[in-house]
Amino acid sequence: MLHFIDVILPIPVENLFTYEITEAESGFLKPGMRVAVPFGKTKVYTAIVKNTHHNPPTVYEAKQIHQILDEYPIVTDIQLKLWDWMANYYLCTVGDVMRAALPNAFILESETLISKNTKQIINDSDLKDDEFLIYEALHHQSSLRIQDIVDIVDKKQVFPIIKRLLEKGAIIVEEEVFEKYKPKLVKYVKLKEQHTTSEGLKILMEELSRAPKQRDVVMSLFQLTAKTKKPIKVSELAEASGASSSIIKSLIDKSVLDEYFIQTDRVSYDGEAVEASKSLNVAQTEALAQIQHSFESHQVTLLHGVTSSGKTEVYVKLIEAVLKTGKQVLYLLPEIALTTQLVTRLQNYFGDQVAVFHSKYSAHERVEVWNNVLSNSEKAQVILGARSSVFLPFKSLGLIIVDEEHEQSFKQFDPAPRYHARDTAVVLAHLHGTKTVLGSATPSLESYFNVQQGKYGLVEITKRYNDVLMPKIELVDIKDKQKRKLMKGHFSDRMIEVMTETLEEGHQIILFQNRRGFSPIVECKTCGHSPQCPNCDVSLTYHSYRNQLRCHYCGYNMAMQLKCQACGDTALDSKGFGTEQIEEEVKTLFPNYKSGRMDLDTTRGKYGYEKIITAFEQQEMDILVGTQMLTKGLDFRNVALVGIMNADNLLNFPDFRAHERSYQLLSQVSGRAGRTEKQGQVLIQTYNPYHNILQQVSTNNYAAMYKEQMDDRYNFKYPPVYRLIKITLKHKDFNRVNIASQWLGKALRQVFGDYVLGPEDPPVSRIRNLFHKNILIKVPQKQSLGGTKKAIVRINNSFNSVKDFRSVRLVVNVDAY
DNA sequence: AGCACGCCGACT
DNA sequence: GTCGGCGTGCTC
Repeated sequence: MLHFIDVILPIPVENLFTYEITEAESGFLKPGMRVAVPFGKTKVYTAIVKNTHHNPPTVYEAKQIHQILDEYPIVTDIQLKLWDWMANYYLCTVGDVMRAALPNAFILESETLISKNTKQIINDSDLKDDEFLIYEALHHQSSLRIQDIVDIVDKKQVFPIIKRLLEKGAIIVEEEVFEKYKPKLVKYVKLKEQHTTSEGLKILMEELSRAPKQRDVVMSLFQLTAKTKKPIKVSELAEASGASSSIIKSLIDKSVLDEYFIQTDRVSYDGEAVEASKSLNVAQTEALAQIQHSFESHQVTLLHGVTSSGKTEVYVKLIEAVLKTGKQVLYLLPEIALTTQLVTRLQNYFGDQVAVFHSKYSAHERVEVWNNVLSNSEKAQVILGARSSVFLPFKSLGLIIVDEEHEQSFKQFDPAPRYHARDTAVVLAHLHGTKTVLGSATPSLESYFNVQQGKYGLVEITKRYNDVLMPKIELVDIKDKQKRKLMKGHFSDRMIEVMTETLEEGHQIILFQNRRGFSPIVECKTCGHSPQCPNCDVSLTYHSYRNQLRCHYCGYNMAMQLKCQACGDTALDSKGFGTEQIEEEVKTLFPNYKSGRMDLDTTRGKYGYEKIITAFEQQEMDILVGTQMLTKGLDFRNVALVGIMNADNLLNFPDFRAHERSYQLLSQVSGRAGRTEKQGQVLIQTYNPYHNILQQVSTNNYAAMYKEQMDDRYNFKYPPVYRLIKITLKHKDFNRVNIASQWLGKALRQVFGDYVLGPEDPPVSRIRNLFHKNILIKVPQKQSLGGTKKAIVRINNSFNSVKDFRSVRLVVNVDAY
């Protein structure tokens, strides 16, 4: 009997691929194991086994696999099911999901290596210039990678050259597969066996009597071993004895010491749980009981607790209960909220049972977390992670918590799979037969809607922890202030007044400036020209910290211009105001206080973000100016005032969720004020103080906001009442996207009628030299999602069979909000 | 996604 | 006339 496997390849192709295996391999291979397989003419890929079977393919001959890479499955059955769900729901291939799910180090790819053919002697004169260059390089280096060759000959197309060299017999080409993950080994030392007895040690000491430093090292090691009874790291010994590593090395060379290696984790927290979980107040206890009660009837429960109501403590109690049953907990957070603040807090409760997982981890660190989760290790009982941690190989999940569930950063936009981690988490919990808790002070409309529909349970906490009062929110009409000439730059007299008071009381201030749509743009005062990005349809924005003009979409940058590019005039004006400008103004208004700034520019680098937060926490700064980043679950004790510089650019953003988002953002920023005894204060500067959203924010009236917004969503057929699927077309030729999008719009309208919107130009219609067009499809709740997707797939297929359209990139984004 | 194959313009 | 550019199609 013949044996075959179907495998998933990490590439965006629709089908599974079938390979032939031997009987022995068939007995060994299980779904979820990795195999290396030849693919196409040259490449070797890492694939995941989906299933084994005995049905030979009919229209082609299956290739044999190259190699088995695992001894046991590294992907669980539940994960394979989740991958299928994601591919199906978000309209992408399982390969796309695999790419996103597996740590990069698990996906080995073959690399083409070129080396000299020593069996044949080549006359240099037989070679052309670039051929000779490569051949020459091989005299110095035994093998070259494709990239090396590209660098050597400085050409894009190097395959023809390689082919010619191969034909002349000058080189050999081979595919090499590298294991990318290497366990980290730490060097340990111990005394040689014969020196461990007291007699042996005595002899050794005499031998070393003329090398006092070495003797000290041996003494230190002896003491350490006696004291800890644990293996001793070289680094520990060096520190304890004060000796350099070269002294230790010479002892190893003399065979006095033995060195050996132990595999260690790169990511481990070796602290103990130092704190017992706090006892809950009445409101929290009540909430906890309600959540547990809600679990009996609902898969998902929404915890709606006002800012600073102590939701985390409630989660901690839930986690404790699950850990007692021996199951794992997944705690999802927006990337940016994964600061040391919360991590430390949880580690204090759960010690080394907490594992953290996020995008700043290196490939190796991710593999380690993956393995720990897979083996249900003690170190991975509570997984604290961002979006991508829904992909971890949980063995027995007992609870998923999605904190700040309204955060849009849970949705991945690019590349595929364009998944929403909150919604994926709900499915994941379901596959594990367990529950999900969604938490937020400002729930998303869709989650609250699910509550209203009876799908989710609801638990509310309406009081802040320790009975701290909700901040006092005041709206400042800057239109009126401008009329009466009471504005200093972007600051109203009222804002300055309250800031002065706050600073004099010794409290800190947060100033919030939304960057979106309000970046500083350079404009010529004479002709009105402003520098544009050559690749995208946007103006460049000014960044004073490097005196540069930059594009936010493609990263293009150029030095700040001294003269207008169009008319040559030197009267250039930087318009708009970003955080930089606000900070400048703060410095002139309050020269005696220290200010800081937190935005994309200042938080670059691995610890940039932490540094600023710590500095502010330790009150090295009095005033912090920042963007959205400030809203994400940060807890600053001493902040008594939050100032919002301009609420209007939020409200006027052209998106159907602009109002909902404004409410969430403003409420969240406001929540940073007065988290201890003193009631905090919030000043919102606006041209529109009577705007409903601002009124609702200032009275903390979520219910009113929900009702009003939902009315709009019903009327205009938007989510959560209707589902939304966005199709983006991209191409470098403007006319072609135009025609293609017209065609696609028409084809879709034949099936979905008026539920198709567009094609429309997005706000930025050219990005990285590609023209964009959008088409939106609204899917009524009662319409089957499966059928809708099938229709879309079918239409996309016929789209792709039109020759002229094939080169147009289609991006399908399900729940594109 | 790669990568080979195949068709067209810019140069020896 | 060839070299190197990019569009097209296939991968078990």
